[in-house]
Amino acid sequence: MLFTESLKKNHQFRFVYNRGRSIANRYLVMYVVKNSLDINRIGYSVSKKVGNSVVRSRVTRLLRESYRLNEHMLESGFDIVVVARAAMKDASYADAEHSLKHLLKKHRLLKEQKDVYA
RNA sequence: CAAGUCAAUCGGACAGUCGCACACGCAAGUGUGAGGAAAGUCCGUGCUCCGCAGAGCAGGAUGCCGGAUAACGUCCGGUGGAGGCGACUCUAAGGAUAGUGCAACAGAAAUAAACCGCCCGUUUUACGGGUAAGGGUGGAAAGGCAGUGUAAAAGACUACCGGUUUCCCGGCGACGGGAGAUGCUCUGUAAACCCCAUCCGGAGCAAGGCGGGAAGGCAAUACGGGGCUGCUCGCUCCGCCUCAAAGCGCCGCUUGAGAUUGUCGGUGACGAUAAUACCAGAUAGAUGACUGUCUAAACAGAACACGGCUUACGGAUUGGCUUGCAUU
RNA sequence: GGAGUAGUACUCAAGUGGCUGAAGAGGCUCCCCUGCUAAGGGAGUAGGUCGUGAAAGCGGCGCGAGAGUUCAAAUCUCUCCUACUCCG
Repeated sequence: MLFTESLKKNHQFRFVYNRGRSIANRYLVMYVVKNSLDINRIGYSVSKKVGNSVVRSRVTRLLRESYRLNEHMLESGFDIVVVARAAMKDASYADAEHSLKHLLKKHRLLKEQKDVYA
C-alpha cells in the first residue's frame, strides 16, 4: 500500500457512515468523507447476509486486491468505507474491480480522470 | 462379470507475474503459512481465576461384561436381543415381589373377572350354581398347542415348546452348555417419580496477568455491596464518582497427553522405545488475484490447546469379505 | 470466540402424555346502530395440506425438521435448522 491504512475501530466506521456521502451500485455501497490527513483510510464491511465465512473472506480479498491494483490513480486524504451487498457473493474479480472503479469515479476520487482511461 | 457389504486414502495439480502474515537478516532476500470436518458447541481433559477446592442438602450425568485412556456419554474385544440367504449392521441393554403414580377410548371385567355363550338344577319368557374351551373389545384378557378328562370345563393330568429355580461343567465376567426339580395364580410403563451402583465444586482465554498520566468532587471504618453458590454453613474481596470511551500497549500465544519413520508387545483399542526435524500464530483478523494447460473441483476458513461425537460434502483410488452367474 | 433463550392456524398466543386439529384474541362473514362510513354492540362459520366427492362430509399427514421411547407424543429423549439475547 502506497499511502493507505485501514479503518479499525467502530467509532471510525460510524463517523464515516454519519458524515460521509454514499453512492451505490449493484454490488457495493461506498461512503466517503474527507479526513485531515494526507493518506487514505479504507474499511471493508461484509455482513452475514452475503454468505458464510468463506464467501465473506473471499469478497474482502477481492475488494482489497481491486483497491491495491488501482491505488496509484487515486487522490489521497479520504476515509472510505466499502459495504458489500448480497449480489457480491457470486461476483468475479472483474466484477469487483469494475464496480469499485465505477464508484470511485462517481465520488471523483480518480486522479486526473483523463489519463486514467487511456 | 454383476450385485452387495466393510474399511482406508486423497480433498485440485503444475508453471509464470503481482501481493498478504510471521520468523531470521543491516539490506537484498530466504523459509513457513487453514480442515477432514477448522463447523455445531454435544461430551471429556489440560490451563487460568475464584483462599485449600471446603462441608451438608438439592441438582445433574452415566447404566450388559471385560479392557484402553489424562479423561469421556468415546474407542476396542466379547455377551444377550433384533434384522439380513450371507458378508455384515443396529441395540439408553441395571431394577417392575422396595415403594408411589399413570394406563384415555373401547370392553362384562385392566390386576381384577361371568356380558354373550356352554353345562347342571329349580317354583322355567326367570332365577341360582358351575365353567376362562369359544365370541367380542383392547396395545395388553390370566403360559402356547395337541391330547386325556368332564355335566360343561379347568395344568386337574400327559407329551412337546416357553418360563422359574437347584446342582454340575466352561468362562476374569456378562453369560453359555448339560442334568434335575417345579404345573408355573407374577400386565405394561423407570427417554414417569424413584431405588441401586459409579462419577461431578463454579466460571471460562471477552479466563487471567503486567504497564502507564495529572487533576477535581463525595464518603468515611462500620453499614453496605459483591465472589465461591441454587439453599444453609463456612471462607473471602472491595472506598466511590468525574476527565473516561465494554479506551491503549504487552503477555497469556503455541515444543505439544504433539508430528513423521522404524522396531517390539497386544486379537484389538492402545502401549513401550529409537531416530529425525520444528511444521500457522493473526488482533477488524493473514493463503488471494490474473494468465496458460489438464477429465473442472463439493462441503467449507484456525483465534488457548488437545481427545472424541454429531452434522455437511462433487468426485477419484485401493484393499478385505459375501451372494449369484460364466469359464477353467 | 464463549454462554444462553425461543420456535404452535395469516398475526399474537394457551396448551407439559389420552374425548385437543389444537383454548382465547385480533382477523373474516352477517345483523344492529348511522343519511353514509369509521368506532361500538350482537351472532356465526371455516381454519393448513393431500386424496375422494357436485356439495356436505369422510380419510391420511401435519405444533421448525428428522429419528427414537411408549399401546398412545405438540408434550419425554437424541441429532439438526432458524431467529434472538448476553459477555469488560
